Amino acid sequence: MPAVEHPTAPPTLRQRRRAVATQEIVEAAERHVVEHGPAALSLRAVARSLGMSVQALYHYFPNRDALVTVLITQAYDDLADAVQSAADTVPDDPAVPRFVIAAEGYRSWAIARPELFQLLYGTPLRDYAAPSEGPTTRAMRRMSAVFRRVLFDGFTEAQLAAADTRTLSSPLRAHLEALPPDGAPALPAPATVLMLSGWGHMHGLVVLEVFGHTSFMGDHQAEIFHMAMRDLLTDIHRRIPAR
Amino acid sequence: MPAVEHPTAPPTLRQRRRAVATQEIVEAAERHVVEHGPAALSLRAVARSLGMSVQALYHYFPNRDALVTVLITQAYDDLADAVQSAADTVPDDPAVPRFVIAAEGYRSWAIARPELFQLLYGTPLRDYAAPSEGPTTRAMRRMSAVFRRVLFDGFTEAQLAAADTRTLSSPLRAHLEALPPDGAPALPAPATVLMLSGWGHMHGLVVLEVFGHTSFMGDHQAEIFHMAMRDLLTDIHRRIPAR
DNA sequence: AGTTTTTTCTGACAGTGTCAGTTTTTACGA
DNA sequence: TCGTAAAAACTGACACTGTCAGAAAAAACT
Repeated sequence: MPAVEHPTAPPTLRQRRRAVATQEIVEAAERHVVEHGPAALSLRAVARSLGMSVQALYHYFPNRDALVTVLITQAYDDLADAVQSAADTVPDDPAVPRFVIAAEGYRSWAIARPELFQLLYGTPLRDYAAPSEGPTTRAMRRMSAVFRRVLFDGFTEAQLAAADTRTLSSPLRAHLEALPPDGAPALPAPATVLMLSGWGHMHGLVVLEVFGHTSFMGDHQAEIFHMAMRDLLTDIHRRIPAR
Repeated sequence: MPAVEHPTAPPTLRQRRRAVATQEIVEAAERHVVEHGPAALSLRAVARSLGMSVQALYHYFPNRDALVTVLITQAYDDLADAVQSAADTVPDDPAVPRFVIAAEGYRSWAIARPELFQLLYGTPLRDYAAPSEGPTTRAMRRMSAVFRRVLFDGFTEAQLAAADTRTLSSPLRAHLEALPPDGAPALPAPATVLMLSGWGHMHGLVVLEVFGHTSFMGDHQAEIFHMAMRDLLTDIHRRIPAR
């Protein structure tokens, strides 16, 4: 029963050992997911690849779900990192908006690690229940903040508040303005709707591609995605009134 | 080894019995997926609920994948039916475009049967490889045809050919025009790109919702989806030159 | 009615997650 | 330094999964 003595106490030798062992397990599990897909993740296989018994794992994770949760959390953070660093990259072509770069960072991460992307956005694993308010929402907020920045950069809050999506119902507007702020001051309700829609657009194209539903497009998916994201940005900006 | 004697021969008693038995199995399996999710689909459980042994199933399906394939095919057809009938419905409000109705049919089907939707668009089952050219592509084409109709209704082919997405690379254009036609004459390349982008947009919003990634929106998802689809249609039409 | 085909059964193997109980290893305090 | 207590590893087992072989039962066709 590993109980944390005191949050601020320096880690003892045992705790450090435990930490590295835990990390080793997680890394082996991730390797396994990347090689064989999320559905084939097996505690026994992980243990085998580490040269230990299955039961040993149970001293680091209460059950398989806990291990999966760590994997999901790490992957989510990794994805958020990729998007963030893409958004902060100085673009080769200054004509390509930062949002498009960020979106391509999202896609590239997914293409490069399809199994991890499946772990994040595919069918929940058998009997796996994601923790509702966990570190995944933290990574989600981080990505959200990045996209918000590259999507609405250069617009004042007054402009965003006047963004012309169709009129929102007042309960929806109230619900949106009451959402917990992700760091910055709350986004105006119309802008939130535009952003969610854009998120769905980007995510949908990536999902279709990663899950193999657009294989008939051959190797032109990058080009189509690029165009779609440019158009997406244009269309969203068209809905925000000029100053 | 059930060999079909002659495709046009009337079904014998045995064949009919076999057909109903197969159907019963499929229905039980579908019930199981709906109740416990696609990942928990178990041949033994299906056999148990039918009061038969596991091995009996193996005389109707060579393995679990074959059964899953039938489920996927049926679900895909069912989804296509839902979209088609939605598109053919006379709308209550004539101001709502048919495309929006069809998209809402897509979403409604997914919301009502989340497990089947997961089966179609979630993580592929463990070691399950979808047949590349099968009945699923047929249903896909059907949906594609419906969306093409409601998306581009009222536009001439010349208009569609001149649709202003950014200039397509010539290999992409060639690839698109060489795609197998889905019944009607081939869609001009720019229109295909617009449609694929729109498909991703619609699908992405539904996927995010069904897989629980937009639960923070509460019960306002229908409204947001409706607005997003209207805007999507507007934006696509804006890219098609007026006659 | 007899024969053949189809269907169903029992038994088994290798794999999975997880629980209990036992043994070894390891770090810490007297 | 050594005993002690805690942590970490082990072995064994249970219920579950998909799938293969071979035997037994059932049903249909000649």
